Amino acid sequence: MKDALHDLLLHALDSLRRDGVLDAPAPDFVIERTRSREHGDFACNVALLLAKPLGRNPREVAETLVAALPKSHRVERVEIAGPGFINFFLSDAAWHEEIRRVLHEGTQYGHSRSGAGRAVGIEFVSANPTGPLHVGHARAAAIGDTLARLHSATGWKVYREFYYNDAGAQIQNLALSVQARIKGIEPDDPRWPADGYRGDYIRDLARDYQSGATVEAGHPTGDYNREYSRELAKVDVPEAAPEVTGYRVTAGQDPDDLDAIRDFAVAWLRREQDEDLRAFGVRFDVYFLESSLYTEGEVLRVIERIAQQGHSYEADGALWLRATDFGDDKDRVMRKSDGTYTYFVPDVAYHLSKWERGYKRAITELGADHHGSLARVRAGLQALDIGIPKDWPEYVLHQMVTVVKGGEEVKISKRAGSYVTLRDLIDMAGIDAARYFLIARKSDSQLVFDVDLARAQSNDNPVYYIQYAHARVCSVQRQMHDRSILFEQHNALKHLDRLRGEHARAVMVEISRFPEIVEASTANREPHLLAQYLRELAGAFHVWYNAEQFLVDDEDLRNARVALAFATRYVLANGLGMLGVSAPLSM
RNA sequence: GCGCCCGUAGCUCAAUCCGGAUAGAGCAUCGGCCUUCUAAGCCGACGGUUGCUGGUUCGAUUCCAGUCGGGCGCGCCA
Repeated sequence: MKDALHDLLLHALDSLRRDGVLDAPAPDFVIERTRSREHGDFACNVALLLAKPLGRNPREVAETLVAALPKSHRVERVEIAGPGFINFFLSDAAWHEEIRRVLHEGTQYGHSRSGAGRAVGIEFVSANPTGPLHVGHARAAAIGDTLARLHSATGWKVYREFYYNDAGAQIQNLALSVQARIKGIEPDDPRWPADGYRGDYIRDLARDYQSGATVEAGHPTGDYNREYSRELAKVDVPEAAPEVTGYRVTAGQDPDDLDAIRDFAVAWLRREQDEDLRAFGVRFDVYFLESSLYTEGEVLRVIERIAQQGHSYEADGALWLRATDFGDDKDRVMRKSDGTYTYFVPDVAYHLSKWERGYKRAITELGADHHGSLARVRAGLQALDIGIPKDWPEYVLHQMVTVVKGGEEVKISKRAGSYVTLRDLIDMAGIDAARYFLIARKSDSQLVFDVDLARAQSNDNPVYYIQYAHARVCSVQRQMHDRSILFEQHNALKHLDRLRGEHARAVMVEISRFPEIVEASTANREPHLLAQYLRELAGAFHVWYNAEQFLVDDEDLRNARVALAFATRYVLANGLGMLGVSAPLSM
C-alpha cells in the first residue's frame, strides 16, 4: 500500500525533473502512517526535504509535486498541511483492494520475498550444558525463534543454531559436582568442589549415572556442521537442513571415571535442555559443539591466520590480538602463557564457520551481560582480513528477566535451586503466555514477568485478548455452519463497499499495516513490534464486533462483513504463528 | 575511572525502515452497556514539563554534549 504511494511520488519527481522544474536529486523521503485521521492515511515529507536544496518554500514545493501527481484510484484526495507535508487520503477502494488481497493470499498474507532466498544464521540460547535452562534462556529462545520465524516469512533461508560451550572449566566443574554426589558428598560438606553446581538436578544426574541409564541427545560432533557447510557452499541454499540425529550415552557407573561421568552428564543435560526447548516450541537446525573447533584444528587456524596478517604479538609469554586496531578498547589475549586458548578464540572460529557456510546475515542473540564479547569477536573477525563486514554478525542483546508472582519476586526453583527455570515458567504460565510476554517488550529493556497476569483469563491479559478475537471469528464460522449459512466469497468481494462506518474502516486499516509490521520487525530485529501490533488489531476487531452484527439477513452485507472477519482471522493467525503462539478455534 | 543498555501517565509499556504535525495503548480509579454471532468483550471520564540542563534546525521522545538515577560489563574466567 505504501509502495503504491511511493511510486506515485517518484513518477511526479521524475516528470518534474524532465521538465526542468525541479533541479535536485530525489531525496530519501519517507511515507508514513499518520497519527491522526485529520492528516489523512499516509503522509510524506518529501517537500520538506527538497525545500533546502532548492532554496524554495516547502509548501510551494509540495504544491508543485501534488500538481504533477498521476491519478490513482487508490487516492481520494491529497492535501498539503503543516510545514509542507503531503497528506494522502485513500479511497475506500484502496482498503477493499487490500482485503481482497488478504482473502486471496490467506495464510501467506504478510509474507514476502524480501529475503530473496538468502541464508541467515540465527544463533540463540547457546547455554552451557551445565544446568537446566533459566528464564533468561527462555527470553532468548522466544526472541531468537520469533526472529527465525519472521525471517522465514520474509523469504530468508533460516538456520537456527545452538552453540555449546562444552570444552571449558565449567564442564569440569559439572563432572566434579556429579562425582561428588555419587560419592555421597552434599553441597554443604567441606569436601564439596569449590565451584560445584549445587542444584538438585545434580543428584538426579548422579542417581542415573549409578543406575547405568542411557540418555539420547542432539548431535555429538561438529561433523554434521562441516558436512552441511560443504553443501551450503556448493548450492548456496540447501533445500532443507539434514535431519538431526541423536546420539546415545550409557552411564559408565564407575565413580572414579571422570571422563565417563563428564560425557554422561553433558548428554543428560543436553537432553534436558532439548526437551524443555521442544516443549517451548523451539527447535534447532544446527548444534555446534565448541569442542569440535579444537578437535578439527579451527582454533589453531584462526590463530595462525591472524598472526600471518600481522595482527597479533607476543608479550608476557602470551599471544595477543591487536584488538584496539579494530575498535575494541584493549588488546586481548588469545593464547595464554600456559599454552591454552582464551574462550573468545573458539568464538571467532565459530563465527568464521558461519561466514564460510555462506550466511549473508548472521544474528547472534545474547544476554546483555555478554555484551563485552561483541567488540572482541568482531575485532577477531576483522583481523582475519577475509572481507567480513565490520558490522557482521549482527547482535541482539536481551536484558534481565525478573519473575513476579503475588507481588513478590520469585527466585528459587526446586530443580535448579538458585534460579527460576524455563520449565518453571511453562508450568506457571503456559507456553502461549510465556512466549508472548517474553517477546512483547523491546529486548534491550529489562522485563518483569508477572505470572499472575500471564495466567489471568481476563482482558488484562493481552494474549487472551488476541486469541479471543481469533476465537470469536471461528465462533461466527461455527454459527454459519449450524445455521447453514454459506459464505459466498465472490459475492462478498463485489460488495465490500457495503462495509461502512469507522469501526470496519479501522479494522481494514489495521489489517493493511500487517505486511509493514512484519518487514520492520524483521529488518530491525524487533519482534516486539509484532506482538504490540496484534494487540492493536485485536482491539480494532473487538470494537467492530461489538458494534455490528455480522450474520444479518441482507446477503450482500453479510458476505462483506464475514469477508472482513475472515481477513482479520488470517492476519491474527499468521501473526500469532510468527510468534509461536497458538490461535485457538474456541476458548 | 572507562564502556554498553535503560529512564515516557499512579503501574506495565508503545511511538513503524535511525528527526515530523495535538506523545499513544493496557492496567488501576470513577461512570455506563448482555432476551442479538462467546461480557475472556465494548463505550465514556480522569491522567504527561518524555529524569534534568544545554546544543544542532523549519521541527527533537528520537541526533549530540553534559548531568542525575537504575542495570550490566570492564581477567592470561567462560
